[in-house]
Amino acid sequence: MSKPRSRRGGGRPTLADVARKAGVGAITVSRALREPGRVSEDLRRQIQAAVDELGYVPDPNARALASARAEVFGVLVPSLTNNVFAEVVRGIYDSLSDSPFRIQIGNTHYSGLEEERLLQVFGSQRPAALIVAGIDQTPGARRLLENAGCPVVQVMETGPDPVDMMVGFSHFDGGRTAAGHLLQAGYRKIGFIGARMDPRSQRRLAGYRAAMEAAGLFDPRLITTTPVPSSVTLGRELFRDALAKMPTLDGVFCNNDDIALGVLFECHRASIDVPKQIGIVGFNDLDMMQVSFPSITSVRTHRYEIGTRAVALALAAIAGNPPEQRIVDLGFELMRRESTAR
Amino acid sequence: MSKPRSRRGGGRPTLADVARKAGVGAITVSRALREPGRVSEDLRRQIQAAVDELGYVPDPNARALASARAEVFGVLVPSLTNNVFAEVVRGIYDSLSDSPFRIQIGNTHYSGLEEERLLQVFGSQRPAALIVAGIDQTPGARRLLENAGCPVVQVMETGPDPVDMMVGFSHFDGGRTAAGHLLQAGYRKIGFIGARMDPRSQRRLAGYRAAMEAAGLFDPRLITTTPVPSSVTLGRELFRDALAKMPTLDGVFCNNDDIALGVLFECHRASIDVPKQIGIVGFNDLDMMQVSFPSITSVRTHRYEIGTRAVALALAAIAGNPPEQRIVDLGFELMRRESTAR
DNA sequence: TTGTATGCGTTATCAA
DNA sequence: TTGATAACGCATACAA
Repeated sequence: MSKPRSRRGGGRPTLADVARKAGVGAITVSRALREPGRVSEDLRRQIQAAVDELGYVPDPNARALASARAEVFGVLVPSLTNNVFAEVVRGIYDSLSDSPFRIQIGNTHYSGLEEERLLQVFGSQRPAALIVAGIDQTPGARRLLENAGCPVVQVMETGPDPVDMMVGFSHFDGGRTAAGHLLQAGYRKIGFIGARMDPRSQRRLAGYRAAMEAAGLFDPRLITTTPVPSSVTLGRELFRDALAKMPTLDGVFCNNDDIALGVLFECHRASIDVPKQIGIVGFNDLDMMQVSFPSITSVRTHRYEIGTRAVALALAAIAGNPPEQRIVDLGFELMRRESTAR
Repeated sequence: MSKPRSRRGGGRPTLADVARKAGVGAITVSRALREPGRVSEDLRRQIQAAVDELGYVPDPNARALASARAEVFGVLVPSLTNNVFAEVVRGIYDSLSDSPFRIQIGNTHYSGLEEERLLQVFGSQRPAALIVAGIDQTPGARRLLENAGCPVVQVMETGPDPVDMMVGFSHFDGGRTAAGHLLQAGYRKIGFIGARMDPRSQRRLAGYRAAMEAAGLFDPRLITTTPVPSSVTLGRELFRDALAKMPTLDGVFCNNDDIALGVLFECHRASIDVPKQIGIVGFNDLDMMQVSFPSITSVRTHRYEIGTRAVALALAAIAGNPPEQRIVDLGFELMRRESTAR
């Protein structure tokens, strides 16, 4: 003759059930779970026992509705399979695994419009924080971020005008450093090979160009790019194009490591000696760069750490301690290897 | 002298606001948004106008609370950076991008306990569907899946006893096919090199072993494995170990393509001719397998499609049309290339 | 086809 | 330190 359960509901224990069993008010249970310090030792223990016995798990939806804030980190990246973003996301996950925060990822497919749409969707949940890749949001997306009412971290790049906070590095400097290294190693006809050409790639290209111009060696015919998504296969093809266009090429700065690997394989196939005839530099420094034969010089970026730092900044802001330094530049590191050692 | 807004709330327009503006009941607005067919043409237009004017966006939390079902797909994978799972996840995202469903990914780090914990967390949201990688759930995890009260799809593998539905292929057959191909190509001392050695790797190994035993060529010393996460670097090291242990090795079936690439690079470095001295077969067929020099034979798996099919199954079940065939075997395809063509 | 009353499980407010 | 009460924004059940 137990009192009839409410007609809806999945029969899962609720806060009220726990409260009844522990002989306290519902709100006290709620507090015991969220701010244990504000509940007396005794009650806390009774409540914990009741929670364990009933197997109570808070309903995040009810919690979000009542508190007008969901314990969710919204994360927007342009690609799920690009290792670069996957590493950032992994850093975010690892940093949040012991927190109550859930993570919601959105795939923008490198589209500003899609980013805007997802921001709209994410915003409707009143997330605890928003982490977005890049600094080139559309005006609409930027407005949504500014009005999100939560900490916002732009990642992957640094720039002059953060919505709120930023963690990344200068892609322009990265590109300039890569080209500068090839120059220093004695290469002269240094090409730029790039796929996808998103804003970050464009800035790396700009850095390359700056270095080449400073050396008085810039030539637009040295540049070979395509908006097509990057792949090892594409790297090979673009390199062939570049060589056809400019047979005297003696070095290439590749937009990323996939392209660089494609170039290396084509050199093998065409019996082009690396680094004697052609020097190769990649970008990001994936694991395989150090193992390939010859090993490939690359610009190491700190993707995983970008994720962890972004979370740290957001968490601090949520806790009411917004960081002094709103822009965190994690830099990069040139890894010199056999592919440019002639 | 507008009536005082409720004391909480973020000031965002609600269903009631839209209803007032459109001059209808709140429930009618709710219906117009979810089941437009059940609302008269006229009202629908008025309501749409009010929605647009107010910029109303439904609150998913309130919706979930009221309907006891969140429009969320829970997805559990063992790794975020492993391209194999990233592709599956991408397929899931693309299939759900035009639906109201959100996606929540959990990273189990190849841990059954972590999987169980995440299932607990995910379950508390009453998700619309659950997609989990693998078929080796712990008893606890399995119970949680069975009691989730929503469609469940196990992906990556097929097996005899689905919790609900399955999409994948036989890793045992994949391993046997790979080894069989090397055998057929005339290789005899065929090694198995594997890292991570999760349940799927184990089954590929079992398939390899079956093929070798059938040929009367099995020798435990041919096997070189490690629980360490896979990488190209590791592939190189394991291959060296394998060679040291068994100098007469003339072929290797690699657990995955990263390992295979590491093996290839080591062959280059040690001037071992591929495919003459050593035949190489990888697994998954990443893009780079077809570009490398020599190109590498690999077992192509349909990761992206696994994701899309899993969503299709779940969506059908949600719509009340559970599929006849609860187990979908997408198979695999052996891609013969230069690395085994002697 | 449309509306009314009520409940979903939790937290904010305010009082004790 | 604890509790009663009233939201939070929406959907279900049922009636009209």
